[in-house]
Amino acid sequence: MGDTTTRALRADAERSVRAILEAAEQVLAADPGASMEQIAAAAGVARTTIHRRFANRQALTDALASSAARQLAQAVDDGRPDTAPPLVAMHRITANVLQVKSAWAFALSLPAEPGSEAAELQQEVALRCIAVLRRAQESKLIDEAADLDWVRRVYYALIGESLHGGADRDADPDTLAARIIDTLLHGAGPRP
Amino acid sequence: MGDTTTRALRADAERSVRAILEAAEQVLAADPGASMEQIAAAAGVARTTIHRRFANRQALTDALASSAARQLAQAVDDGRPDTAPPLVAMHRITANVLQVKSAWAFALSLPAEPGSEAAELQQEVALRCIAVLRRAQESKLIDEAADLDWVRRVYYALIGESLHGGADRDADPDTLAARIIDTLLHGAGPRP
DNA sequence: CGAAACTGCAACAGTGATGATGCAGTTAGA
DNA sequence: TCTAACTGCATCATCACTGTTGCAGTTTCG
Repeated sequence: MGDTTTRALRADAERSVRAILEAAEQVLAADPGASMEQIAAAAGVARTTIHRRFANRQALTDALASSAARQLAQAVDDGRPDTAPPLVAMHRITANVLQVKSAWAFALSLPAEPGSEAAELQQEVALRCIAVLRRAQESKLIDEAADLDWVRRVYYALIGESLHGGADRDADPDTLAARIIDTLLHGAGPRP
Repeated sequence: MGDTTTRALRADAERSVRAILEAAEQVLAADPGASMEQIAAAAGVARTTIHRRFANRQALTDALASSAARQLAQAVDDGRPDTAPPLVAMHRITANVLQVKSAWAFALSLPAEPGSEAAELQQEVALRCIAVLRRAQESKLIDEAADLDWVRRVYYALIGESLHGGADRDADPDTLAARIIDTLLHGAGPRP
């Protein structure tokens, strides 16, 4: 992981860290300026315990971003981006990412510090994403003249919008994923 | 405006208020947790002057949100959403909105307080937006089975994504608008 | 079992933001 | 021109958050 200089934590300490990270996600999503006190309360932990594990607020949010980025990268990998048929991969990846992003919306909205683990993972995810899109392009699913970087950004935006959801807040990830892929490939125009 | 109980400000006071709002946009966009002091410095004004005009940080951000929402509504109106041909209206509105949104990105990202002027304006804008989309639908530009609310959300997302722009940060609004409309209507799939 | 790690609690000092006020000097506008 | 409005500056009290430390009690793990 990020820090190889500190030795392994005891089992209960590990549990505390996870509880803190999950509480931070919840609390900071509702109020990005919330105090450590509020986070500690939500985690069922004393404020001093947080400070023992994370020197700064910065250190906490960094860890939060890394943790979430790792889960996101895992979600993409689980979709077999290199081997599954492009359409299948896109669907699976989208559904997986939707779940991770809805659980770690705040952490993934954090601006990745240049050079951080989170930044590297985000970069890796972006590359895998473009790779899938290229395979889709080669399969004639995407126009050969399309700018894949723009397509990727649109894809990200569609995922983000799906999570702001009004009526479909609690909809099935597969249903949402299907709509995202359909919109990405065909837009809103009339069907042939 | 929002407050009809206070009498009109003197010309220089009005100027100060505008400077403060513009500075707040700039500073808070870079750091949402910035202090009043920083905003005052950016506005070329003493911190006490801000407190004389805006009791709270809340009051300041409310005014900021209202001001920006008014400009956004104006940008939509300027596109003649009810009279111009749908495709022309969409293009003009998009280009106008892109400019307003890039200048007031933070203010427009503020969660609108229920019942506030900003909330009402955002609602009005959304309705006008859907009205234009319906006209486009009647002109066969949008599939008759399309969910216009989803289309509107996608449209918003595309605008937002265009402003995060990497390479096209300084691109011509008309160029960006054209790409947005094209993507909205046709997606990334192969062209006939 | 027993040492080391971990935690809660209480207390502490330091920091910085907030909001208010009085006063003196400047500016707008009738 | 003359008054009322406006502003900068200095000052003040208050308050919340931060980060640290010591200690006593609990839990993990070899």
